[in-house]
Amino acid sequence: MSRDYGQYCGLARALDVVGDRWNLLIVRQLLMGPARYGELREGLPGVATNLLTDRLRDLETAHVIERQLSGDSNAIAYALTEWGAQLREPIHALVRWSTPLMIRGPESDEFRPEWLLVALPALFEGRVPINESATVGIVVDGGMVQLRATKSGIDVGKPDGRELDAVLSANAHLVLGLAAGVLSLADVATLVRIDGDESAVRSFLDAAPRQNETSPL
Amino acid sequence: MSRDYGQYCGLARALDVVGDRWNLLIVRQLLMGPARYGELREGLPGVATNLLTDRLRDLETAHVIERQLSGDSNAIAYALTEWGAQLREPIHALVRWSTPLMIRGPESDEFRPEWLLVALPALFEGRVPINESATVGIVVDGGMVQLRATKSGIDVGKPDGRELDAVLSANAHLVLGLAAGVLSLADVATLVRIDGDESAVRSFLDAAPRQNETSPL
DNA sequence: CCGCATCCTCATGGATACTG
DNA sequence: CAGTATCCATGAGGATGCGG
Repeated sequence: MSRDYGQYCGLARALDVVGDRWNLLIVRQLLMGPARYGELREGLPGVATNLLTDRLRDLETAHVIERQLSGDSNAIAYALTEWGAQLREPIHALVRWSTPLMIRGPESDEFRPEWLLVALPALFEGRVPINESATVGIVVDGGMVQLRATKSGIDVGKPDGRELDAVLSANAHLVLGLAAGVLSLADVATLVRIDGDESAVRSFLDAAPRQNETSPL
Repeated sequence: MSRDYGQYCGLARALDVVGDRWNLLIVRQLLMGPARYGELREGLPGVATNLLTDRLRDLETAHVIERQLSGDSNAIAYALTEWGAQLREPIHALVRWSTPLMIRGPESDEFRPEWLLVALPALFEGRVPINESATVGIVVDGGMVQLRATKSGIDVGKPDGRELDAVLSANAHLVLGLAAGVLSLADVATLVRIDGDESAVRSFLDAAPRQNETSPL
């Protein structure tokens, strides 16, 4: 761990634990489920291997993550503890805050479709779909995530074999803009492809009231 | 700004802006209102002056804060932009997450009573007081914060001259434990002093259901 | 005083190479 | 595959200086 702030303040103490570079991004990866060292490396483009090792040790001693000597072999998997998993809330809040930073698009940044499994739940949080029985797939960059309507909200996950009412294909930039409500389907109609029932797609996107994000750009 | 993560991910982009050391603590200070350089320095024990200057510049160019050439003189005040103020949500979430880190007490850490103006709203968020017309003061370390019951929740702020139904005096450790719901008044009865109507105090504390925090300690 | 700027030292981060 | 080891660049933190 790097130097403590030495302040008896919840924010400062939290940052003492997860404020170091890469720490929250490691947690982001583990929010999608336990992962092996190599999988983490793959999902964290740009990380140096020594830093990844250091941070995993730090997070383990802080009880944010734990090593699982999984099953039959000597394979090590890293997983969030119950407390570590509660970082989902602050991370979701930061993702929502970042919307103005995302509307300029990916530029030369790396992208992994799996990251939508964290971003979309954050953006849809608290919103209830129009049609309570819709299920759609979203294809970005070769990866698919699934949106499923429930009474209480929008469930985002990996495809689970359920029948899809529609499949929307677009790039990450547009998908995030739609989910954040800064783009409407009409705005980008020519840039997305919808196979199946377009109204199923709308039952999710119309759940997100159009926002006038205060953009710094 | 330090090095970018280079990832098209909301969390990574957010951390590109506020992930550097001290940045979120500066925002914490400004959540309590605009502040002068010297006030920030005072509220951020441990910060080096060059770093404070650097970070203020960084946050300004990122449009998280702005300089206000306030009023009559050449006095500079720093204030959050509208977008910067929206960091309240992620900060509150981190404060709530930090509860297990706070229960061990201040130890040798610095403390400023004003920090309660950020911590208490975070801990009371979403909770509705029992008695809708209670107003109490909490005195910690020579500073007083005021809790006021409203229909929609608990308003935390500096004393505004309103008449107080009760005043609770305790140390920061106990106040945070009570607000987080990991301590009950009965647990610490001998360590806190209540002047006035104890039931007014209860109308806030009983709004917070006792939690079994998953503590890593 | 306030609001920085400069200098210096040391810890940390990053890239790459290497090993069990 | 899962890390270590090494080397270098950068950033943090403390002290001090300085103009207004």
